[in-house]
This record gives sequence, structure tokens and C-alpha cells, in this order.
Amino acid sequence: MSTSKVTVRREAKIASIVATAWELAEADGVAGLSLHALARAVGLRQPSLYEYFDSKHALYDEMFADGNRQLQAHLAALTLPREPRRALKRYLGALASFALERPARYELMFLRHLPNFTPSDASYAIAGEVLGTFVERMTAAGVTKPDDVDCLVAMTAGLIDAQLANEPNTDRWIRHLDRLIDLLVDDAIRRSAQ
Amino acid sequence: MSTSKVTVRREAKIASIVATAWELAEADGVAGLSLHALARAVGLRQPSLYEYFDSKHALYDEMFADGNRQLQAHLAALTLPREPRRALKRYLGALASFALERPARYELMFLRHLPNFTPSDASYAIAGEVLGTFVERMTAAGVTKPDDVDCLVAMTAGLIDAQLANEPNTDRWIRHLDRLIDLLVDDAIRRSAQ
DNA sequence: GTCTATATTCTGATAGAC
DNA sequence: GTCTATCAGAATATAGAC
Repeated sequence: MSTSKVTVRREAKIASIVATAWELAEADGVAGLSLHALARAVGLRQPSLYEYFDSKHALYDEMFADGNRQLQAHLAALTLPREPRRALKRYLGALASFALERPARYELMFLRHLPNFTPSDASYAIAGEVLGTFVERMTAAGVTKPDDVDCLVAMTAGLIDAQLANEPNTDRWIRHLDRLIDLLVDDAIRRSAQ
Repeated sequence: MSTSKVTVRREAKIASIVATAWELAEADGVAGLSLHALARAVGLRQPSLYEYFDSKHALYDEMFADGNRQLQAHLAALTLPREPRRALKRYLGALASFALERPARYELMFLRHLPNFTPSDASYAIAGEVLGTFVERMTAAGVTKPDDVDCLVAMTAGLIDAQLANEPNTDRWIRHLDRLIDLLVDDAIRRSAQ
């Protein structure tokens, strides 16, 4: 973790390349991202990118880590209601808004569209941290069993996916999020009480 | 709709090409399907495929229509319980089994991974017919409001997607399908009764 | 209808001068 | 660190002989 002047500058440049990569990916899809186009967009020629990334996969990996940090920040910026159920709704709602506003991020981070890409352990660890905070919110709201967590996650993703795939600019599916959260949380509590 | 000998033969060949295309797509993913590999697999050279399909998109379109006909047959082969709720569970369960056993079909038909592919009106009409039978089963089970239909569809897709993306060979998510159907159908009926 | 040969365009990645 | 030039390979699609 060197912090010499050159290192700082270099890492700032890497960050700006990743930021531009996200812009292009949001426009053309994650799979449509081309190193040539990315290089031109940051004022370089395509081979020069290899000064900063060993391969395209390495770039995707940086993007994966970066996207998770962005989601983490997005969630950390929330002021959560004290009531756990309402906090959970706000939290899952923030995930949904993140996904709907930045579909390419959601695609890379949560869907598995890139055949040969698997995040590195380091990047995956960040994703795990974020996931952990969701589980915390669910636990606080009374959803403690792994099965019920799975259901809540899958249901939320189902609404997000339907929204993204079909009518990205409406709220046809996502508007039911709170209602379905109530339904599943109530059921989870009922089952745990038995 | 000519039925001359040459036409019959030609359409049989088209069908066999599409069947082989599905085999390759199930192995390498829909996006990974290559016309070169497909041609070799059916004993042709790549340019000869253009005798049967005007473009790769035309091939995808035939596959889309064919996949929907297969799903239609898969569903028509079910012997449904008389009780509407149980029939609905069986029906959605059959969709799930279709998707989990033939992920590439599900990918092309229900997910939108191919950036530039949109089914033709003719092919889309078949998909609409299939969807209509799902709505029928839901209606019979007491799910009449479009909102509730949307929720049920999204929830089912959420379980299927989670299963496919994470642990295709287990039943970690899909095993909750019946339980969540009960939950949503009960809620839909409750809300409709008000 | 099927072939060979090729056009065209794209991709990610490398070599080596400066 | 950035460049030019190039490699090596993939893809879809077309031209034209047979």
C-alpha cells in the first residue's frame, strides 16, 4: 500500500478509467464494453490500457469491486428508520433503486452474464460484506432462517429483473416491493414462532 | 404453406438444424453459439446455413419460436389436478423444471441477454399464447388482478433465476416455490375479497 | 444446395521504438 | 507511459464455381 506521489497519481488514473468504463457499460451493456472504445474515451490508445490492467478480466474485476463499493456507499448514506421492518424496506428499496438506475452495475454484480468472468477473492469479499449488511437488516426484522432469507432475496431480485427486462422506465413491478416484503416477513416470523 | 416434397424435406432440415443449435446453445450458452460450429455439427460448411436462414438473428428467431412450442408441449403433457390451486402449482412447477433442465431455452425466451435480438411478431405471438395459459391457471386459482399476476410471475422467475445463477444442481431456491405460491395466492384472494 | 475462398469487421493481446 | 504496428483469432456475411 504505497502512497508515493506516483502511486497516488496512478491509482487516480485507474479510478478514472474504471469510472469511464462504467459509463460505457451503462450505455452499451457490460458485454459490449470494448477496450478500444474505453481507451479512446480516456484519451489513450488501446494498448496503453495494459499499463493499468493486465487483462480485460482484471478490468472487470476492478469494476466489480468498485461497483460493490458504490453500492456500499449508497446504502451507508441511508438514514434508516428505527423500526426494523421499515428499515428493511428502505434497505431493499435502495438496492432496487441502485439496480434500476445503474443496470450495468447490477448486471455485472448480481447477474452472471459474462461466461468466463469470476471475481477475484478480494473483490468477492467486498460483495460478501455488502450481502452481510442485508442479512443483518433481515435478522433485525425477524427473518432469521436461511430459507427465509433466500426467499426474500430471490423475490426482490425477481421484481428487479422483471422491471429491468420489460419496462425499465415504469414501476410496474418494483412498486409491489414493500407489499411482498410484508408478506414474506410476516410469514417468516409466523414460521419461526412455531 | 406449401407441402410439396421438397418443402417438407427442407423444413425437416431446418428443424434438425434448430434442434442441433439448441444442443450447442445448452452446452456453450446462447451467446456462445457459433454458425461455424453449428454448420459442422449438422454436416455442412458455415456458408451453407444461409440457404436456410437469412441471418443469425433469423436463426435465433426460429429458436425462440421453437422453444416456446416445446414449452407449450411440456405444459400440455401435464395432467393437472382438478383443484385450481394445485393445478397452478403443478403448472408453475413445470415452468421451473423446463427452465432448470434447459437453461439456454430459458435464457433466450425469458431473459434478455442478446443485445440486438428481438423476436419477430410471429414468434412473439407464440410466446403470448403460452403466457396466456399461465394467466388462465392463475385466474382459475383466484388470482385475477394484473398486479397479483405480475407478482406471481416475478416471484417464480426470481426463484428460477437464483437457482440457475447460483446452484443449478441443488433445489435450494426452487423448493420454496409451492410455499410462496400459497402465500401470494392467499394474499391475492384476500385483497380481491375486500 | 453445397462448396471454396474471401471480404469485412471486430476482439483482446503483444513487441518494440521513443 | 504512450505510442505505432501488428499478431492471432474470432465472428457474420457474401461471391461465385460446381
